[in-house]
Amino acid sequence: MTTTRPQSRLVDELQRRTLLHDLTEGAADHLAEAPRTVYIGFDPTAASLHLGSLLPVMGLLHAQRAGHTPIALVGGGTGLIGDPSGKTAERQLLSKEDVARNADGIRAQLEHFLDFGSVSNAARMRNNLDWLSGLPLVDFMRDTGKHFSVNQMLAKESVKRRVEGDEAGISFTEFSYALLQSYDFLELYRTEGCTVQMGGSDQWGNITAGIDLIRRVEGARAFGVVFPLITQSSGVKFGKSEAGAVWLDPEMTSPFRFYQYWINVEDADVVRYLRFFTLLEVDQIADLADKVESEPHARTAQRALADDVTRRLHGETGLASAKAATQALFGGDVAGLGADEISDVFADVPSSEVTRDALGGEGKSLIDLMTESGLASSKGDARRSIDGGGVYVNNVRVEDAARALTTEDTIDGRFLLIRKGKKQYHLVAIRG
RNA sequence: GGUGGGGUACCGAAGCGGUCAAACGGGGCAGACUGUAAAUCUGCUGGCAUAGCCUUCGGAGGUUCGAAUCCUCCCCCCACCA
Repeated sequence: MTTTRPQSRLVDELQRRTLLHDLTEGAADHLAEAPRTVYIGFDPTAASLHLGSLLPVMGLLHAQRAGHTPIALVGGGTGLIGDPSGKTAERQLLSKEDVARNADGIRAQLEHFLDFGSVSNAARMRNNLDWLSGLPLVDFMRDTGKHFSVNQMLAKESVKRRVEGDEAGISFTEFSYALLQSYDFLELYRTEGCTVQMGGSDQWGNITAGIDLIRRVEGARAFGVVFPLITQSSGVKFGKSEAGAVWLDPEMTSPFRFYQYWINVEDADVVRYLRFFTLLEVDQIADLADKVESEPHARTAQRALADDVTRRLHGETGLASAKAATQALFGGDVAGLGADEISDVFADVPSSEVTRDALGGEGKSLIDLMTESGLASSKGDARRSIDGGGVYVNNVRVEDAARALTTEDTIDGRFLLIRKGKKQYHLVAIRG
């Protein structure tokens, strides 16, 4: 890691990148004085992190680059409870097996961003199930619960909304969440010397609760740093594509779709995202911002963003395959590609199979093919899409809704490429 | 427990005996324009066959030639009162 002016970098860097929403008193000095240990919690609600967690991950990355020791805390224990923050309804509880499996998946993904290796400030991973599951209830009530005021907890926004609002109310389980997260901070303070917790701005209440607990129990100072909430200028929730949430796991969101998500970021957001999600220097980002103005059609900023983020997560290989598919789909002429190239390029694109026999004789109707492949939700839907001029076979628009496809229509007898709209591709492989 | 108001398609919200597969808005999908952007405009948005049928308006019955619309019972929400 950088050694010249190590620690003071973190807060400055976050500020330069407009990643700093708020910090507790003294946090900046504390981080500037010496290498510290900082942590962020991740909820193992799914087997993969999604884009909503990317900002905190970048936060840990910045911390590590500034010379601090990052700890990723997987909420194996708290995941069994559910954080009421930002939720309007009671959570579905996960099984212990699910949580354990999800924690493993998350660890693997974090390794793309953080150095868990031999550096002196190597990242660490902890799972709060390790200390929460064996925690004696009575001890917890005496040593931890004693320090919490129900009056204050009720005053918290996330709780208040559930208690007073028209919504679903809140169970004791979720109400207690803040205690457990505070206890995590205390535990990491004791065992890892961790003095700083970071998180999304929605975590502010939980973080300050932990700071209070450490002060009361240990008489020590701890600090908090929170990131802004990411918004999308169109108002849509960040991290959602047409196909739903964008995941970090390549099995759940292919490198191609991941790359495409970033390429499609609108102009109004792209500069901010460059600051948030890449390590490009601020002046480089300023250059890209100029390009958004001067030559918007080139999409230079979007490309830089997509390249950088995809490379970090999926490596050069993943990036290369995503770009190859992109080039073929949006740049080149798909019909001109050979079957071998197609199977390569479209490895990432949704696909299905059909037997050669089915394409014999009269062939198979495009409508059936579309419903079977999921491009259309029903035959009527498929028919309407075709009538509306939104369906293409091998990149040629289909005019006739009754169109049947035969072996004549295949590329080298091996593939059919169906496209709906501009971006939804489906590859049909011919079997037999 | 009492009184009043509600439950309509993905969401919000009209409709209150036939012209209702159900207005309108949002969302979604597609087309045009572009830059794989935004904005704008246009079309589509229950299923299957194509101007015909089937399944939908909290649930179950009933009245009627005919019900989302009327009646009965039940379930669930909300407001006020106890």
